[in-house]
Amino acid sequence: MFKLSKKVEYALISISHIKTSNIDKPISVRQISSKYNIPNELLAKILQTLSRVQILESIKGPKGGYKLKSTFKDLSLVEFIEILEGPFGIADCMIDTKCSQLLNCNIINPMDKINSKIYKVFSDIKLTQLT
Amino acid sequence: MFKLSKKVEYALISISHIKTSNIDKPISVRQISSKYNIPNELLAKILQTLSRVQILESIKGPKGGYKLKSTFKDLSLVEFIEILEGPFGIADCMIDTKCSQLLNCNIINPMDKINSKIYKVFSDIKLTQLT
DNA sequence: TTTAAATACGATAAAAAAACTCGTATATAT
DNA sequence: ATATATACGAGTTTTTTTATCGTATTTAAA
Repeated sequence: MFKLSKKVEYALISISHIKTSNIDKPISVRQISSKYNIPNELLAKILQTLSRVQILESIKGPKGGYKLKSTFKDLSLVEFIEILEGPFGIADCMIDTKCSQLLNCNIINPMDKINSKIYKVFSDIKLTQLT
Repeated sequence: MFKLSKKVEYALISISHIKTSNIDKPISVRQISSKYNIPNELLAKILQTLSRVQILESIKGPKGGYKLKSTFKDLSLVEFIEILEGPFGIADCMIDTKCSQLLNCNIINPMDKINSKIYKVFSDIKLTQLT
């Protein structure tokens, strides 16, 4: 409960790694997956997602791999999380209003406040600080 | 990802409900489970846990149920969560140091800072504020 | 121009965690 | 006695998360 997913962890590790590497050479999935002990195919899909949303640039073929795009600098952690995991919320009712408690819920107001606080923590953190 | 568990939700709903009820009459599991549409057996186990740690007082037999004990007033949300879910941490390595990244991890420092911030949010919130 | 190394991506499988159920025991008010 | 409660370990089902597979495409370099 209340864990960051491996997707997010692996993505942060990758961005951090690429950031501290030679800016001219693309970094392949295998370089990262073997260094950090991450399943290769899984990491591949994660970096494909980041490429699709323009956080990474992909270079195909031998000597190919990924480079960081400057857009990553503008991102907050919550935006990054939502790219990988979808809408953020500490309870389902914060996201899609479906709830078996319905009108009877006696904790929705405090839950909403907690949600806002956690959301703020994650939106105040920028990706550049983490990597 | 990053959801509060149903256990915690159901527990908060229950405490809130008992708090706003007649202080003299014990509230049974069934009263709560039927009002808030919570599986009865599941809620029973949760309230048993809260009783074991002295947050609730249990009264057995017909007309029995649970009453709130004054100890609940001292609890922070993070303490409450840890009673129900075990040690808090946004990644496994914040809890038990087992990690397949081992010495190579390049994000442990920022992760640790995020963990502290989230932890602080939850420890600054008191149970009495939520219910 | 063939080959090998890379990304792209949908589909599926396996593992883990969360949510829920069941059976049996014990206590107690009526 | 009986019915209504809590107590609790074990087990099951469902959902979510994590990981794998198969096939296609791109492209640098031999």
